[in-house]
Order: sequence, then C-alpha cells, then structure tokens
Amino acid sequence: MTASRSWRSEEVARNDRALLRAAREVLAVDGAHASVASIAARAGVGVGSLYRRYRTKQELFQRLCLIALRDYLDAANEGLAMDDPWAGLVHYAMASIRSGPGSLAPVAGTFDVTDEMTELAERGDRAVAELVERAHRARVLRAGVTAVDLELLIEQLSKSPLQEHLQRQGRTELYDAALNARERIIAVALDGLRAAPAGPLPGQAPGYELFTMRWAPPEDEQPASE
Amino acid sequence: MTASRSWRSEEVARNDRALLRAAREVLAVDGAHASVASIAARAGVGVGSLYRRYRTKQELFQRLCLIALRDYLDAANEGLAMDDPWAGLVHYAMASIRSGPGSLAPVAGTFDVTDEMTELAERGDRAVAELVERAHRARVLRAGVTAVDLELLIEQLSKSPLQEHLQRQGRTELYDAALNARERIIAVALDGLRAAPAGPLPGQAPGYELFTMRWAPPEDEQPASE
DNA sequence: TTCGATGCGGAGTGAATCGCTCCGCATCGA
DNA sequence: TCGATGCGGAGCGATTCACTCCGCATCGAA
Repeated sequence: MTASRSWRSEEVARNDRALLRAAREVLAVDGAHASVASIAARAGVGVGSLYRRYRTKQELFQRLCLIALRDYLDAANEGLAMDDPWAGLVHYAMASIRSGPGSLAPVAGTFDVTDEMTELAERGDRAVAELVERAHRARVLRAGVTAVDLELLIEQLSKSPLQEHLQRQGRTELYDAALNARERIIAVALDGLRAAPAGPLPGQAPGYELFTMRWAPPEDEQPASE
Repeated sequence: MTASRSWRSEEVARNDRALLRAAREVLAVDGAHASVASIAARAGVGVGSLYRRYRTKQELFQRLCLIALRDYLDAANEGLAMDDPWAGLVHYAMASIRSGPGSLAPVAGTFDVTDEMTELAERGDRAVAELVERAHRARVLRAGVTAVDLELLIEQLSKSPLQEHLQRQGRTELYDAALNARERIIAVALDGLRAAPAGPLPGQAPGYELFTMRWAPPEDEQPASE
C-alpha cells in the first residue's frame, strides 16, 4: 500500500483510457440504453475489469460527464485565447461538437450531479457567454444570437445519426465518407446555406450510397468486440 | 362484408390516426427501442387494438415510413411549385424537418422495403435534385452544396434532443419554449451564423432553464398514458 | 523452480422488459 | 334480451439487463 504499487500501473491506466473511450463511443450510438457488456467488449476488456474500476454503471457515466465538462471548458478558454473573435467562437463550437456534450445528453438526469460538475458547468457557461459577447462586439456574429442558441446548435450538431447507423451495421468502409459529409454539414450550419460563402466546402462531395445503404438489410451485425 | 360495415368506422379511423401519431412521437423519443406498449399507451388504446390493425410491430413502422415518404415527396413538389427558388427550397427543408424522416432513421433496415417505398423515395430524390439545381441556377444556394448535403442537413436537424428530453421527463410547461428555441436553431442553420442576417431571428430568446433543467432529477417520470 | 498474490475475462443470476396472444367485458343493432 | 363485435390489458415465453463470482494467467519473492 506504499509507493511499491507501481506494478503494471501502465496497463491499468491504458485499460482505463480504453474503457472511457469505449464508453463514450457506445453511448453516442446506443444512447441511454448502452449496456455495460457492449462497453467492456468495445474496450477489449471483461465486464469484471470494468466493475473493479467503477462500482456501478452510473459511476462510469458520471466520470465520463466530468471529463466532457473539462474538455468543454478547455475548448471555451482556448477559443477566448485566440485573437480573432470569430475564429475563437468557431474553435469552441468545433471542439465541443467533436468531443460531444450532446452525446452525453441522453444520460442527463440518470445520476447525481456533483458540486465539481456544477462548478465546471458554470465556469464553462461564463466562458461561452464571454465568447459570444466578444463576437457580438466585433460584429462578426449574427445579431440576436445568444449563448443558449449557440449551445443548442452545438448539441444539435453533436449527434451523428449517419455515423451511428454505419457503426451499428459495421460498415467501416464508409466511415471516412460519413466523416467528410459531417464536416460539410457542420461547415454549412456554421457558415450558412445562403449564397455568400466564406470559402469553398471542404473535402469531396458525398455520394448517394451514404443515403441508400442504410436501407439495405444489415448483411452482418456488428460483432461488438475488438 | 358488403357496404353495411360502416358501423363505427369513424372511431376506428380516429384510433388509427391516434396510433400513427403516437407511434411517430414515441419513435422520435425512444428510437428503435420504442415498445409497442408505450405506443399503444400514448395513443390511448390497448395493445390488443394495435395488433388488430397491424399484424406486427414492423408492419406499423412500415406504414409509418410510407406515410413519411409521401409527406416528403409532397413537400418537395410544393417547393417546386413555388416561384422563388430559395423559398421553395426552404419550404421543403422546413416541412421535411417537421414531419421528420430523420426520426424514422433509427428503424431503417429493420423491415423490408416495398417497391412502392422505393419508387416514392426515388421520385422524392428527383424532386429534391431539381429543387437544388434550380436554386443553383438562380445563384441563391451556396456553391458546392449537393442534394445529399441538403438531405443530411435535414436529417441532422430533424431530431430534437431537447424536446425528447422534455417529453421523457414530462415537463410540458417548457415545451413551447423548446419549440421556439428549435425554430431559432433551424433558422440559424439554414441562414447562417455569420453576420449578414436574412432578417431578425423569430420568437423570443430562449432562457437558460432549457439548458439547466435537464440536469435536475426527474421529479415525475412520464406517465406514458393519456 | 515454486509459491502466494494480484488482476484478469466471462459464465452465471435474478430481475426487468420485450413482442405478442388471448380472454372477459362493454357496447352496439335487432 | 341476445348474438356480434371490437375493446383494454393481464399473462406468456423469450430476451436482455446490471451485476457477481470464480477459475486462470501472470507477476515478484524465495
């Protein structure tokens, strides 16, 4: 119980990271119905190992939420640190969309909120409010847009129904195309659909198979492991 | 079996409409995990009545999907009938977002696709392609935007995590505010966040409680009936 | 090489929920 | 009053859930 317990702690840490990553991924796909078995399988560990680290499913989600709140606050502060108000706002939005507080929304209300989480959320809200106000002062943000509007838009863009479907069906070969398509969508939503582009759309135009494939019967259910 | 079977057919039709509406609502909230019991309860009928009209859960979803495809095609044609290319495109997008093919996405691949459905989908795709091309010819649509981009954006905007959460918790008093907030988000996504507004944002600015309330413990689980 | 300790994967468990069936009852025209 | 009809929901077997527990592989120490 002294300093001698450095035995294989690296593997422990690695497993823990894999567990958290797997939990976030599975949660994004299955929502609140995500099962511990699928999380453990995706992380490549047994359920026993999961329960040795987290006493309950809720405790895992709680930890996951705390990490997301930290990322969220970091992203806002990074945005504030940028000189260009618009670039800072976009940086925050992009980072939040990617690490997805929106994907954590389904578990909201399923566990107790700790004081630490409340404080992190408040600090994040303050930073975002400052980000929005600064953008308004520079007149680069549409008049009337509030911080709540921004947060809700981010939440709306956080989930990716297309990628979830692909993952459920195990169509990994289309994953890159789906990622590209999503980047375009986000760019459009942030920059606007009207003809007055802030630049050319990134990447290639997505093909129709992204739209048609999900209607085909899943020829192979997701192995849910490895 | 002749023309004399008009007995109470109005109530039957009313029940059927209630069933379809309930199914769409429950599906939007619970996704593919939607249970027949919750659908029947929300429609205010017993599961027996549901199974008298639809032999299986998949058959109900199939019918639901067919109706959505029809609405989808109608919306596209209505958009084409409008003189202003931009207004037509927005009309289609708004109608599609509201009647939500996106909320049907979770059941994609869970039942067989009939020929009628395939044909409706193809006709819809053609109409949307024409809508997009016309907007491009009039130079009112951002360069590089394809029909698939548009469809994916519509799908992205179709689901409403906020409203789903409210419904799950039974907070009906915030429903109007959530609806208003969603209208703003959609307007922003379609018009763009950058300072060059196409007009003032509609409705009132949403309050912070929309964002904080979902973290509060649900003081009353959804009664799921009536 | 042998031994105790440690953390591992996953079969097993009771509870909950699923889609679906079936039956008693209310409500109608005759 | 009586047969017919459609209704709501209790009940059924099957499935899935969160969680427990145990045999085994792998390590340092002797």
